[in-house]
Amino acid sequence: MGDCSKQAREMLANTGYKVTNQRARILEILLENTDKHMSAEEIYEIIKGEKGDIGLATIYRALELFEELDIIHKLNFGDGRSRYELKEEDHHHHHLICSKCNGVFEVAEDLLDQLEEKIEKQYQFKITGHHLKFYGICQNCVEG
Amino acid sequence: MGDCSKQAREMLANTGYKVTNQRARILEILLENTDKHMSAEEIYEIIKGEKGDIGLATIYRALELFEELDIIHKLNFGDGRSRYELKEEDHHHHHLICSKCNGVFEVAEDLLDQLEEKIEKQYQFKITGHHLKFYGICQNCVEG
DNA sequence: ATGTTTGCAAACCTTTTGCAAGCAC
DNA sequence: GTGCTTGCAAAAGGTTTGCAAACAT
Repeated sequence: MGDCSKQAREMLANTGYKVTNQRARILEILLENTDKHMSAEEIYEIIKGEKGDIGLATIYRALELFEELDIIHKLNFGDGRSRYELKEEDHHHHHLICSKCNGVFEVAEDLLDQLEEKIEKQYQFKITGHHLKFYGICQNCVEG
Repeated sequence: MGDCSKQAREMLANTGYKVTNQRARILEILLENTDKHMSAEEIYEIIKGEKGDIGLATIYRALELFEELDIIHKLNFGDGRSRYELKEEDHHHHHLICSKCNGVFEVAEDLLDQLEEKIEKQYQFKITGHHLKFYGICQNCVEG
């Protein structure tokens, strides 16, 4: 986990945008929760009650900025709210979404390279990214 | 395209749910637009001005029903509204989404079978479906 | 006749926006 | 000091809900 606060401030300093406490705290939370897919509301709930409150609008604006800066990814799991995850280089993965418990699990590997090549040629479409989600039943729910 | 109206009524009759003019008309529109990905609003706009108006709420309720009946798929292209497409058996495909014009194109083939098998074994996750979206720039927009 | 379905309007929920006050540089 | 950033509250936009009237069976 390490010193996420420091790491967050450094990342922001490199962007040229102002390093505000709010932005740093929001990014810090994302760094502390790389294993989750946080929504704006969830981040808000964590911050709520801390000394320096942050408005929900500010969180949305920060997340929008982080997305532009290519620091995070906006995800949609169909639950009516956007979720965000840090964009880690060389760590492409996909999501397994359980239809019973709605849990989200990650698949470490990315095996779409050949498929992308084929599509680029065949459809004349310059691919820059992809989202792959698998739906099904997770181990726990199968057993239950 | 054929007689979509008749087809729609037959499909509904087979479900046990009541065949109302509203449901039939909504399904008819979906059958007439298999090449598009319609939103509730778009369906509403088509119906608006016809003799029998349909409330937007009714459209949402019909789409929800059709989804439960496994007649349609709910899709999310990240444009802030849900989109729907008929679920055609033996016609798996993926979507190419252009970042410039926001157009959505379809990739006919489904080459994820091997990948799914591997994931099922490795992650003990019973896969029932998937969504694969590629982002990039379409032919038109590259040329422009 | 009866329970289902509809339309309307209001409610809901997430996200965005306007603007004056506050802060980083 | 200056312009970017924040917080608040209000607005926006898509979707859902309650309820009385209308409809399919």
